[in-house]
Amino acid sequence: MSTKQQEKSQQTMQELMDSAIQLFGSKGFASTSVAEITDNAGYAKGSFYRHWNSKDELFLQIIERKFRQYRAARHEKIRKARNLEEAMNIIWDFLETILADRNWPSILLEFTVYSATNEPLRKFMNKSDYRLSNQVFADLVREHMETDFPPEKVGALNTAIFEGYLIHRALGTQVLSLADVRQNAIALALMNGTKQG
Amino acid sequence: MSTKQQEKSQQTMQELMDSAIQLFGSKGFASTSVAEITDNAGYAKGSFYRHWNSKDELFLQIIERKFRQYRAARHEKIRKARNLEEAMNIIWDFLETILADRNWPSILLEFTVYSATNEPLRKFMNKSDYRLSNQVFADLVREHMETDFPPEKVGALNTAIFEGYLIHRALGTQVLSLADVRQNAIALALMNGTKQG
DNA sequence: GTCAAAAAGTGACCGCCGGTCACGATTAGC
DNA sequence: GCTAATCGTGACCGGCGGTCACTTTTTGAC
Repeated sequence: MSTKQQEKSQQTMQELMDSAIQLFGSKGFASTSVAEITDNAGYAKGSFYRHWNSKDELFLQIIERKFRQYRAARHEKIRKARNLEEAMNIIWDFLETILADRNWPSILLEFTVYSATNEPLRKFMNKSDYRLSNQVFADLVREHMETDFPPEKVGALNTAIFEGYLIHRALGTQVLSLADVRQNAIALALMNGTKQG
Repeated sequence: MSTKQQEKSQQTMQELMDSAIQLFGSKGFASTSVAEITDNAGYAKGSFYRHWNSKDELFLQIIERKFRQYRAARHEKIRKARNLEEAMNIIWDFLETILADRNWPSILLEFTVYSATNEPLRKFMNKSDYRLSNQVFADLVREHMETDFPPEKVGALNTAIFEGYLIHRALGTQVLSLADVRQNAIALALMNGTKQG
């Protein structure tokens, strides 16, 4: 059992994180200040830094939690893929759980691109807890590939199409629907992974 | 002929813009401050705001200039496309001139995503002077489409793949080569625009 | 119950940012 | 030669992420 102090600390962290999730979700990462997060939760600014070393660090923790949620939602309806098309559909069911999360796809995109300008942050982001994992995608399709096209590239191309679509969405361009993108991403994977494409 | 004052003003603008292009190009948009731009050019900070209303405004002007350069480079080797594949190759020759411009692709990506969080800026960015134009891409492929798949979607999908690849690159992921992406983007367009894909 | 050590919470403070503006210095045109 | 317009200046503003000496609360050994 933990002490009263540890419990209080845990609760404060939770309150600050909830406040942050709410504010980031409505205003984005860069536009939300640490003072806003603490004010909104009823604490002083200094308290924030008792629990995290930077705004980035809190955001990474939130991303980690988000991805755990997405994965949990996916696991509920997971099934064994019997062929490449089914594997791609499992991947896209997962991607659609992300897209369904209000404007978090945009926020994730914002932070992803921001992280590219910061070396240590970039390295963190390349871990699968914080990113769409090309590796996980590759593992899902690997055993169903009929050609010698590398499964890693199937995963990475799929991620590229998905994130390109996030930009398309974020800018309010309305030429592509989610269905368009999903269909084309799957078709491309099948073209690369099926014989006589 | 312009007055001595106008000439001086023009020259100052040019010097500040050159300084900015250099700094943005090496440090990115957000990490370059207005004071750095003016110091580097030998002016005081206040001078900057005689010529532009904001850092964003200068950047938009630089983008405009960059895109004019890219288009000029493309025009030199332009040729009439005789089929869809040639049209797509013309588009990718153009995209490769952008990719060849040091780390400007990343900077453009940074600013594009940043602009999504700012309504007036987002509207500006959606003009073809500041963005990869899905419309121009669509026009290039339109007359060669053999199916009823909308050419606008061919253009938008191509942009999505390209910008997804920019993220891939910016994060230092090295799974995909430029050749991979180009090949797949063209193949996808042919699949959508050719009979019996 | 007492009391010193440890941890949680605080807010003034730091350097830096984008942006402003009253002020001299320079130029324009009558 | 003189006034008005323009250019260039740098102190200044509010707000940012982050720090730190300080107070308040909790802990656990006695």
